[in-house]
Amino acid sequence: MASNLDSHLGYWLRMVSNSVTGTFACKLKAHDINIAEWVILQHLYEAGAGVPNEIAMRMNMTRGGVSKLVDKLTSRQLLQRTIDKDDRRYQSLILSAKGRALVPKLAALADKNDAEFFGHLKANERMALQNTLKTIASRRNLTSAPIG
Amino acid sequence: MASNLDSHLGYWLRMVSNSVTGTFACKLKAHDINIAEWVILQHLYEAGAGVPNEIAMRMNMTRGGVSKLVDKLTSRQLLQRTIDKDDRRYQSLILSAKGRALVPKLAALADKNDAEFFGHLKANERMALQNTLKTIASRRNLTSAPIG
DNA sequence: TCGATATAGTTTCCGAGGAAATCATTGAGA
DNA sequence: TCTCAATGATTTCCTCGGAAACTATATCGA
Repeated sequence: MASNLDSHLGYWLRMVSNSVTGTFACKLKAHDINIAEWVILQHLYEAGAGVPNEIAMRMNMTRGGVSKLVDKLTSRQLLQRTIDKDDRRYQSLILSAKGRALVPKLAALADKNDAEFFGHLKANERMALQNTLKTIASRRNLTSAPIG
Repeated sequence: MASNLDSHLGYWLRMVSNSVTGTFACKLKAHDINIAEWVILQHLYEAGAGVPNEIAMRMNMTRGGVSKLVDKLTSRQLLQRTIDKDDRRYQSLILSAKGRALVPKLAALADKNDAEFFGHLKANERMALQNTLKTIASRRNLTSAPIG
């Protein structure tokens, strides 16, 4: 006897996560940005600079995928690529002024999205959810910033 | 000042959900099945039969997407398509014997995957997580079976 | 110094699935 | 009956991102 589709926690997790992410992706679309691009921009905003390979690992994407995203963001003048002087294999990515100006607007959308989905939870529920998720993430050694 | 990437619950939810789903997708791959196909197979197993359009809505996919999946599953002889006698616009999908034999194996993988990710939680933690997720799903009117 | 190897990034090819046009069938109304 | 709107399914085109081959650079060892 096979267990039911909705008897799995993974099922509910996926349902809610897909909805949260999909709704957020919709909001980002107004700025012609997708989730992966948002993660890169937000990360560079927080970190000041980044290296494609390191970003790929952090995001659990391939280098090829990141290369294309960086291409696109660069062509939209949201970030700048410079070749490392000492080791020409490496690039350094930093936000342009335009990119730096955009990030807070996207962050506001992220805040709003989180509020829409989790704002109604009581403080202790929200805390319990976060603790449980962080516990699982740490047990499974999840360190990557999640994309789409 | 933009809020941090990991200050959002959505961030953690997505990280854990992506990992749960990705790990499960890996397990399914041994049977050359992806998440969306699994949902269809499992649903047909539980429901006995299904209609593409209804499945698309339930899975939050387009009819076009479902059409292609059904094509593939049919060509692999995992399910059968029959045209409704009374209204030839409708199809009825049912599992083949081969498909029906496969589903319990996939369900065992789903059970195993859930255990890997959530098995270490205490019963009350697991219950709290499920309640919270179900509450959010119900508040947001999420009824679709989530895919990848 | 000169290969061999390792590593960063790019490119090519491919599959998954969405958007929307299209096809097929039905039912409703003139 | 004939046309047209509604609805299910399919097809075409497109975008996203992975796999892996490829390029460029650096380093290590003989």
